[in-house]
Amino acid sequence: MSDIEPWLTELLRLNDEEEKMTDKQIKIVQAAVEIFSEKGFAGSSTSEIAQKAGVAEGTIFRHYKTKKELLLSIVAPMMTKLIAPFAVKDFTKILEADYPNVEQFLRAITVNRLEFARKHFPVIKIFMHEIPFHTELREQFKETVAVLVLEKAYKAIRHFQEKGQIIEMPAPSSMRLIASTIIGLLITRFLLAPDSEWDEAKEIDYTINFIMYGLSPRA
Amino acid sequence: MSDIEPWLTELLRLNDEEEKMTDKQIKIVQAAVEIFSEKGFAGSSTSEIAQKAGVAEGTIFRHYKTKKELLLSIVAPMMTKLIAPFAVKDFTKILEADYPNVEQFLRAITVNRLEFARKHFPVIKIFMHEIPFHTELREQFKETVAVLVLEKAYKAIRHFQEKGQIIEMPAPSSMRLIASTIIGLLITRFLLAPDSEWDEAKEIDYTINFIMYGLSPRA
Amino acid sequence: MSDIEPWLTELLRLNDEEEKMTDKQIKIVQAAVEIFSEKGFAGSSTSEIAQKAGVAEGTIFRHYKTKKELLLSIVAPMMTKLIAPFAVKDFTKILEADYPNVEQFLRAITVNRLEFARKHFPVIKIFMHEIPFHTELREQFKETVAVLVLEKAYKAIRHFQEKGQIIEMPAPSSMRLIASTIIGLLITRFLLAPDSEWDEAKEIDYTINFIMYGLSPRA
Amino acid sequence: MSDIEPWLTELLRLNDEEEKMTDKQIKIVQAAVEIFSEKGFAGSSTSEIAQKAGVAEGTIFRHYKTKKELLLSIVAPMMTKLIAPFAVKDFTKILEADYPNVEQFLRAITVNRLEFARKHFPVIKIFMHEIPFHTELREQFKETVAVLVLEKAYKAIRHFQEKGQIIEMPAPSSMRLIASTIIGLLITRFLLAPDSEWDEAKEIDYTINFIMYGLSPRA
DNA sequence: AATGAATGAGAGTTCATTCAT
DNA sequence: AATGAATGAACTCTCATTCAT
Repeated sequence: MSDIEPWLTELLRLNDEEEKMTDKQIKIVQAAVEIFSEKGFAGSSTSEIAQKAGVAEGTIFRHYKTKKELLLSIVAPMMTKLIAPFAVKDFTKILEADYPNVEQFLRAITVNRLEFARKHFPVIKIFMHEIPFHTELREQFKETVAVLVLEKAYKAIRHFQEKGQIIEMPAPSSMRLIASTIIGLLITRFLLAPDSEWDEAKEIDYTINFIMYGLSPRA
Repeated sequence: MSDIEPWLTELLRLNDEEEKMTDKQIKIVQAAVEIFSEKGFAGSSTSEIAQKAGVAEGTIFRHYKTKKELLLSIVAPMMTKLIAPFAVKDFTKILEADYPNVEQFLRAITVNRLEFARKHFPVIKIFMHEIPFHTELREQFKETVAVLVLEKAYKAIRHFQEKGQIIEMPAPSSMRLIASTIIGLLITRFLLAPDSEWDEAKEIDYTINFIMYGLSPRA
Repeated sequence: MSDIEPWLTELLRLNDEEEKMTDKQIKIVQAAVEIFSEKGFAGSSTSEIAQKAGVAEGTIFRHYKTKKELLLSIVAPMMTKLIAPFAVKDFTKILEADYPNVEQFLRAITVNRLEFARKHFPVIKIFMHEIPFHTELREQFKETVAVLVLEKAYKAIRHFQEKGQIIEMPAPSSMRLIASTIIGLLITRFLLAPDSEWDEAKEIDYTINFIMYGLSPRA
Repeated sequence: MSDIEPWLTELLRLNDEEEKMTDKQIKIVQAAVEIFSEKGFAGSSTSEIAQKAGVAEGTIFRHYKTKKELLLSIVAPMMTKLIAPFAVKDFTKILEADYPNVEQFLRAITVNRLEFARKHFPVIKIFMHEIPFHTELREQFKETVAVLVLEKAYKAIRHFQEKGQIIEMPAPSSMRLIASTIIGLLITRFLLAPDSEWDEAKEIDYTINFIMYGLSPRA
């Protein structure tokens, strides 16, 4: 694994379309992210957002027809970025070429998503809170993640199973175990203990090793 | 590990104090759980709750001074039950007597909390959604869980480390890995794939084995 | 003027019919007086009264059909007592017999109403605040005061005018000046400066002298 | 005393700052004054005010955060105007220059406050009814009236006592007698007998003479 | 593009009153 | 006589949204 993942970082630039936005619009989005993530969507008021953004109440509705549209404009692009690492065409080739073993692959994903979470934490928080309450979000998520990520992830898992690097087990179960562990790492880092001292390199090592041994083909 | 954990199941009966409640009050609580878990606290209206409960809106406020008090009356007792398995005095003794090895201990906890989640799923969902937005909830949670559960859990981890059954590693890190994996199981079962076919025994086995191998002392 | 006004004190006993009242009813009335006088009728709630009285909410309505009826049951009897000094039949005879001069008459009235106000201050306060908002109260007041008190008062004024003790002036105007001055004394004593030091005898003297000189036939 | 009191009338123009107000806001205030004075603050509903003002109920709360703020916005400025005649710096100079004798001074004050009451009667009524129930109002009133008016009034009283025009007596007592008589005049005119025939000039004469003789140095 | 006054539906909450116990 | 759970209308206040400027 190289230090920088060119194909990853490139993808992250997608949808960073805060161009074309007026000054005020950017401020609205920033304020909305802050307030939504602090109080939840339903618990936030557009007037509070307007105030924090320093714009008139009406201005919000000039750019977004409804409050919900504002939410979606924030959360939807994040989803695209979330799955970016998997949105590459020749996934198997990349596996073969760049990741001779599981560990390197897992480490790449982990480090990369850790950075992603660090950068987009508030939006991810909003997303996770709102997804149960908004059908569109859920649908969109299913379409992208289920179809794209899961498919690629299963492919990777089977790839490494075939190479005998990890134990034979239904891909969904392996996926669940790996994802739980990595997401648990992210949640611990950013939600539960955001301020505590934390030797990140060591915790990543623990995590990767845990998965590696947990999935190692039994003797 | 016996099939039934007497000291566990017993504790679970605690706080089931829905006695003294009027008929209507019970209906209010039931309706509130349903609606809160469906739309979130801020997204639910007391009038909707009243309607679903079949009572006048004023009746809600006869029993709960505010909407928030209603929320807390639902969520707070659940927290007590959540940590019940750890709220036992002679925890180490129980470890020694009932759980000669980690696997049995993990399996007991997993099965037990799986049942708990099955039973209290809607309230747990409410709890998880609201905890970021309500300081009181967060405080109460920290007081009970952090103090009680973590302490006991760390004790158990060190206990099994000393017996050489699991790898040496800071207890919080071990805890994170174990908890992530088990909670991942619960979330997959009840949130992500509630309707899908699911061979529970097998998934539990995968999960326990994953943890066991993941934490096994390296050769 | 004798120290005690027998015909006055006797009348004051009228309507002290707190007999027949149950224990709880008395407590209700006491609580109502306190709360009404503190927050006004419209600003007080029956539940607060019930609480302060130590009875159930329903109990109030067992004794008084409505909140307003409770108010009237408190205020109406006070009105009767208020005008008691004038509710005597042979008023002129009493004037002739007991009060050879204005000063004695004024002093008797002043001292007597001062005592009355001291005793019934909270109820008087309620009465004064509510009279503009309740037609019945106003009607009842007009009937008793206008018809009874004014008539008697004018008679007394004319009586002393004929005796040359006070200046010729339309009785209503004289009445206004006298009443203003005495009521001003009461308000100052009980409303504006209830806690301040106050040489009552001296203030009464000032007041009576002010009226006497103010109404003295001009040289 | 000249017919017009330039320094008085000028001051009365203060605070007539109904500029900057929207059309609707003015209507709200007008409706509020009417309804508050008719039913009292606690007895009035914002919906009724909105209806009478011909605006949506929400509009009230766009301009006034709470119902109480609406009340204060009506009553507070009136207090300033109420004490305007005394809010002049060189009060003693004015006394010397413009009022060679008490009578002229009293007449000026009386006539002026009579006009004030005529103009602001509904607001004064609201004020008098609400002052016992709102601490802020009471505090503000004490600060302005007690400090400003009383100080000036006592100064005037002592001024005329020194000139031998009125009897020696503690200033507060004199003040009480004068104020009672004048306020009695206002109340009679506007509250008790608003519709009756009333020879105002004559009643003012009676009143002034009553005070003059009542306070004349005894022979 | 931006404003902010205005809206009216609906929010949470209070309240006088009723009624079964 | 007394209770207190229940009611539903009314209350104050909030909110997303509209629209004239």
